[in-house]
This record gives sequence, structure tokens and C-alpha cells, in this order.
Amino acid sequence: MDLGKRKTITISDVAREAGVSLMTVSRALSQPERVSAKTIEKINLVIDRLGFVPNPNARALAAGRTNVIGVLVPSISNNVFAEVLRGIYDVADGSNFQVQFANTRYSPDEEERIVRTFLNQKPAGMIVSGINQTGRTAAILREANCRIVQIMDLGDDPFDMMIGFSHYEAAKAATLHLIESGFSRLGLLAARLDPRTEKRIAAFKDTARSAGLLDEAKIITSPRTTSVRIGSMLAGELLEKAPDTDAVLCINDDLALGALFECQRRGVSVPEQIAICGFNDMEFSALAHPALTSVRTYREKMGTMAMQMLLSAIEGQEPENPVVDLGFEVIERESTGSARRSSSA
Amino acid sequence: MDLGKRKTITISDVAREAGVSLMTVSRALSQPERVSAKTIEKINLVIDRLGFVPNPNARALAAGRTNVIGVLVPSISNNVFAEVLRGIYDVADGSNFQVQFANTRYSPDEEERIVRTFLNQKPAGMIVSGINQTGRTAAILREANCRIVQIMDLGDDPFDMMIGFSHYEAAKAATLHLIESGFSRLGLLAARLDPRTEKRIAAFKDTARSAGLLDEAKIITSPRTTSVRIGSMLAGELLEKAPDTDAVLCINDDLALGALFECQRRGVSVPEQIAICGFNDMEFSALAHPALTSVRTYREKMGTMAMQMLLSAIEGQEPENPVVDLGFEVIERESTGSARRSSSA
DNA sequence: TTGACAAATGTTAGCGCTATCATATCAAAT
DNA sequence: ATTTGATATGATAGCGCTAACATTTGTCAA
Repeated sequence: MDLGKRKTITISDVAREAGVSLMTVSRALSQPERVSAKTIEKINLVIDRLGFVPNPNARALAAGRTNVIGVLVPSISNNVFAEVLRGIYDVADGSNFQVQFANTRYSPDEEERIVRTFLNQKPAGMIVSGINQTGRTAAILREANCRIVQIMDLGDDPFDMMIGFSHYEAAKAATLHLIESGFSRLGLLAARLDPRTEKRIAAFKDTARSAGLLDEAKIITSPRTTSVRIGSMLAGELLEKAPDTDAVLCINDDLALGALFECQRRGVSVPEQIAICGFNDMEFSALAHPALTSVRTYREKMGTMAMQMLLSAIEGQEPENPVVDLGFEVIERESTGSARRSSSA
Repeated sequence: MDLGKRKTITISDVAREAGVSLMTVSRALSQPERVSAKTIEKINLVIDRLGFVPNPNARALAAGRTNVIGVLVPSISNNVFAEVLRGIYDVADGSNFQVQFANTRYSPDEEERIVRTFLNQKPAGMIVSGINQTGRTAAILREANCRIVQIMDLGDDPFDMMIGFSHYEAAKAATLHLIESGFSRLGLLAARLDPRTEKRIAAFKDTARSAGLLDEAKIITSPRTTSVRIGSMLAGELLEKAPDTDAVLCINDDLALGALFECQRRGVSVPEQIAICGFNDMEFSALAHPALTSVRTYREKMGTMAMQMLLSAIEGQEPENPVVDLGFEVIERESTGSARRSSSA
């Protein structure tokens, strides 16, 4: 490896070679409309010949701002966030802005630390997950000298802009679907108890209670990270503790898939003996056998729209509505399909 | 939002308040061992009171280097890379280094562009995926003034350091497993034809051919992004075009899961009528019903080790061996389980 | 008490770029 | 020709920090 210090090519090298002042080169780079076409062409030729590339650090220092968009999500390995990130990157890659990403590992303290670090780099904008920041994090963000989009959830008091859906309403709709399908001995599987999961759990409990169908013994949770394995484990626990359960709401599709596999292993037929409803409608849910009922959420779209709102706002174009509700949809499939039929039979 | 420009607090503000010179503050921050304990304490008090945070751009500009580690992977939504990234972040989060991540979308040109951009920020190190960069990208990387780790694959001529496994050997082992299990009408499902996938395909073909079992009609591929859905589609195609197939190697576990679901939908029993072998041993493979045979690869470990090697090298500690082969393991499960039994029955 | 040496702190000069203001250039209008 | 008002370009002063060297302070032996 060449560790020798080839002299870095700077804007002044380009200026000298092109026979113009350094400021003209700087303008040619960042405000080309203020430089004559002839000069720009001349400069670009030199830039190509020298292989010049501007130093973003010097730029940031001199300008007092960057083209960085800071993105904070709780987890990187959770597919839900991976899809949101994909949406974010899809839009960012077509812009001049650079995404810088960090994961909080579901820790509010970590989140606060990262927010400070990011803000220090004078980002052009930030995307943060959820509405349950600590008071201090919230205070820092409200004072931040950049535009902010909160994603994944909805609330009354956005820092700036917000795009998400109501976890409570979505889980309520799923629970109602089970009830309306004729199931009455409702179970719940949940893992990774973050604020959004808790809202879904609350919705399930409230809705089941209202229908007189709440049985706390059928609620199985784990603080561990959600996964197919945990889904199998929780389902096993449910089937043993409360074998009379006739339908189970899984707080996400990983758990639902794990639950489906566990039922298959135990010879418990889905949906005849137990119905399964997932959450998020991940790709595999439609393909599983039996296909899994789930609540569709718009994860990639959340990412793209968040980024679009942010970029527009940075460029001075205020969104008509700073809070966007992407909604959700209960997608009924085989795994909750036959309750009415079998009970009416 | 407060868009007013509260004056930024700089190192000189801290120095003045603490009654020391600006350089002492700078040292207290980056080389505390060169400052007396008393002075450090005094400075830290002022830093806390003022809420000072160093400006990373100024730091980078003055020092001519950053604490950024650039990470390049082809895709963000592919679980395989998400797991590698998790490993990388796990190590990075415990260090002073900051990960900056970009995805090349499997495009060599995009990769070249991103490498240029990254290198411009004078990163402390880079992690790049694979060994199939374009000539120009390779040239740039070899000249780069930073340490580099290549991940995901293995090759003879590392830019600097390398950690991965042999895709060819792993797919060969999987194919041999099918052959040795007594299957003889071998199919292959593959999607997303990147260089590593191609190596696995080549290994399957070579190995099947050597055994006199290669049937090109049983090789079904798609250039589209790998997914459970594509797995189902390809499996459907295979079952229709070559219904005599008795075992299928899927180039990754997403495809294998899709194939399993498709077989279940069509009432084709696994492994009695067709055996399925996946690749990567994702979490769900062990849990599926029947459990999926797969080739275990060490994705998170690849991330953690890559980062550890990189950080050690940056700190001047050369690895004993710059090329690390993480190996693989064929994990035999139910989905390829009963060939010998059924054929001997 | 004095030198000698290390430890601690200070001074100075940039890093590569942009903001800001100043100046030059040029076409069109007088 | 001369004024005018844009348009294009230039000179200068930092942005906030660190490298490199310079100086001061402290510690110990003789």
C-alpha cells in the first residue's frame, strides 16, 4: 500500500492551472449559474485532468453546514427498518445529500448520544424513529438548526415533520378481524417490548377486553429481540399453557412465521385448530402455507416519503401537511380463514 | 424551530474559561495522557458547563484524517448483508470510529463512484464487499492511503486484508451432500446473479457434472433480486419443467423457503418427493417445517472480525494472517433427510 | 543550589474551502 | 463616447481545529 503522501490536489491547483482565481473554481463547483459557461468548461477540463475532488470537510467547515442527512433507527438487522432504510437510500441516492445512519439499539440514552454527535456535524436534516425520545433528546432536537422528520409512529406534537401510522389502530383492527372472524379465545405473542410494540399490545388488550374476550393467561411476551425462533418458543408456551386458544395475534410477522412452524411441528392445524395473524405483512407472509393473515404497513414508502419531505423542506418547500398518516390494511389470508365456516359447520 | 444562530462554542471558548491555552484543550480531548490530571479535570468541568462538543469537520481538516470507516455492501435489504453490518456496527460502537455505510446496488460503476467519494473523506479504513471490483476501482483502492478489508469472498490477491469463505467450496459441499444422500436428479434455483452467486452455480454444475448428474434443464435462474417470492416462482417452474427432480439446491435460504412453501402448496412432499437444500443457514431454516438443510456461513462474525482486523491494523497491529477463511458447514436437516432411507426401502 | 532532563503548556501557522465584499467586464441605453 | 446596471471574477478573512516547534514548569541528582 502506498502510504506516501502524494500531495492532495486542492481548489487552488485547479485555479492556477485554469488561469482563474480560486473563488471562481469554488463557484463553478457549488453555484455554476454564477460562472460563465466558457469558464466552467475550462475549469472542468482541468478538474478532470487533475482528478480533483473537493474536500467535504473543508467545505463543511467553511460553509458551516453539510449535505449530510442523519438517520436514526433502533435496529439494523430488523427487516422492518431495513426496508425503511432502503426507501430512504433510494431517494437519497438520487440527490446531492448523503445519508449517515446510526442505530440506537432501542436505547434512549444511546439515542441521545447519537443525536448530539449527529447535530454536531451540522447536518442538513435528520430522520429519527418514533415519538418516544427522552425529554432531553426531544429538547435538543427541537432546538436543532436543521429540519427533522419523525418516522414509524404518529403523535400530536411533531418536532417538525412526521410520517407513520397508528400502531394502536392497526393492532386494534387486527384484533377486531379475529373477533369478527368468529374467534373468541384470543392469544397474543409479543417480543422486543419497545414503545410501538407496547402500543400494539395495549390495543389488543383494550379491544379484547371491550369484547369480553381478554384472557391475560393467553398473553405471552418476551423482552428478547423478535425473531422466528422466539415466535416458535412463545407459540409453544401458549399451546401448552392455554391449549384452548383458538386464534393468536403475533405482534409481527417473524413471530407469526415461528408460530406457524411450531404449530406444524406439533401437528396443530392452522387455522382449523388455531388461527394466526401477523403484523407488517412481510414478503413471506403471503407465500407461507397456509398464507398468513397480516396487517400491511408501508415501510419502504415511509422511507421514501420521509426523505422526500425532508429534501423538499430543506430546499424551502414546506409540505402542505407536516404530519402524514400512511395508514395500514388488514390482509386476510388462509391462516385466519375458516373460523366462521368451521364454527357454523 | 430555532433557526437563529446561537454562537457555536469552540475550543477557544473552553480554553478562555478554563484559563489555559487552546492547545491544552485540544490535547485534553485527543491525547489526555499529555495533559496533567488537574488540568484535564478543570477543562472537563468547563466543557460540561458550556456543553462544548468538538467539530469533527474542523478536526478532520486540520488533522488530515478522520475516524470514519467506510463500509460498502451491495445491498441493504438483503438479510445477509444486514447481518454482516450488525457485526460491523457491534464492534464499531465500542470504538472511537464511526461507520459510514453505502450500498452499491450490485453496480460496479456505482461502487467506483462511492469509493472515490469515501476516499475523499480521508477515512481511517474501508470495508468493501467481494473481490470483483472493476480494474479502476481496484487501482484506486490499492493506492488508497488507508487500511482496507475485503469481506464476503476469498481470493489470492487482497488489496490489503480479506475475510470470507469460498463460495465455490461451500456450494460444492452442498451439492456433494445431496449426491451422497442418494439424490440423483438434481435441480438448482438461483436469483440475483452477482459474482458470488455465479461461483456457487459453477460449483453446483462442476460437481454435478463430475458425478454425471448435470441436467441443464433443471437449472432455473432469475436475474431478479432474491426473495421468498422468487423462490416460489422458480420452484414452480422447476416442478413443471422437470417434475422428475428429486433434490434442489437453492442458492440461498430465501429461495429455499419459497421453494418449500411452493411444494407445500402443490402437495409435493419434502423431502419424500423432493429434497431442498438452502444456503447461508438463516435463522428460519432450522425452524421451518420440515427444517431446511443449509450451508452455514458466518455472517455476523465476518462483520465483527473484519472490523476488529481493521481497527487493529489502523492502530499499527498487523494481523498474523491478512487473509482469513471463515469456512462453512453443511447443516443436514429434515429437508434432505430421507433419500437413502426411501431409496433403500 | 544548580544544572539537566522530562513533563506540561504555549505560540504560530496552516488544513481546503466559502462568505463577503470589492473590482472588473460588458452589453445596452443615453 | 459615456453612463448604467447587470454579470463575471477576484482579494481577503476566516471556519474550528491540530501539527510542529518553542517555552515554561517541575523533579531529581549532584
